[in-house]
Amino acid sequence: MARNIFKYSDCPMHRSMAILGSKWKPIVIYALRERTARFGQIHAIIGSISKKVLTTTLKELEEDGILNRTEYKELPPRVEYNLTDKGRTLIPIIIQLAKWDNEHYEEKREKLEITP
Amino acid sequence: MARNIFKYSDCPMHRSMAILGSKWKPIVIYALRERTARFGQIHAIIGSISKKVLTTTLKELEEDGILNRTEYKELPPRVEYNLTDKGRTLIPIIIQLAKWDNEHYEEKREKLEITP
DNA sequence: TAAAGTGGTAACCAACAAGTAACCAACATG
DNA sequence: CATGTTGGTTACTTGTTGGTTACCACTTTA
Repeated sequence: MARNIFKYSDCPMHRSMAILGSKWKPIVIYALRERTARFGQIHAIIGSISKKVLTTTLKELEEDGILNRTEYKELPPRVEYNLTDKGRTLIPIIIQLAKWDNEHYEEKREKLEITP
Repeated sequence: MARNIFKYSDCPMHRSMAILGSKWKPIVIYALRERTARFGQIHAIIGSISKKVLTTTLKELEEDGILNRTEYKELPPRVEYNLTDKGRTLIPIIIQLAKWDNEHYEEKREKLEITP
């Protein structure tokens, strides 16, 4: 969502969408809702995200104060991610959004155009 | 957010982001929260959106059952937009998101890199 | 000696979102 | 006859996102 442009917009919706409005961010936040996890664990939990995209997603969420990144200088290296207070306050909103969708979602898969 | 791909995803967050996660959609929904408005009025309320982008935004929100489009066969033509029930249930969530942002937003404009 | 695990980077690419500017039909008005 | 109003459309350009694949350093294990 052109994150760097909207991050300091006058509009709070543009700002919150700059934080939340990308493919994987809500998923990553939700995955960390009640646990700390390592890079590889988040990657395994989510499954279909690529390492590169997970890296930039985590980096941006850290920049925006949503999560903490803790590096342990061991071998092999260990890096842990967990939500900040600010990040935790986002959880009920994410859950509400998912609930809203579930309540209003009708599977209209027949509308999907699959070109043979 | 690659709307057509995620619209029928298994993940409710991907689905709701397919509806809400673009630059102008939450703004348009919010603009219609307690009134019906014509194309030109929405354009005037929001101000900085282009006609082309407003057209596709409105069309997609109608497709997703968030708003109604009513065409009056007059001259000059009149077209009115208003939220559906489904769209109206989104309002408290949008307000919560904006509130969340306002509560956690610190203006760190000095971090913006403005290349001279 | 070779492989495996960890948390990433770098180079490259396709698809999509959003923006600009010009243009349109159909009349009403001056 | 020219201009304005309304709700758009068309063609074109740019910027961003997400994806793939290969690769890295370092150390332990087989």
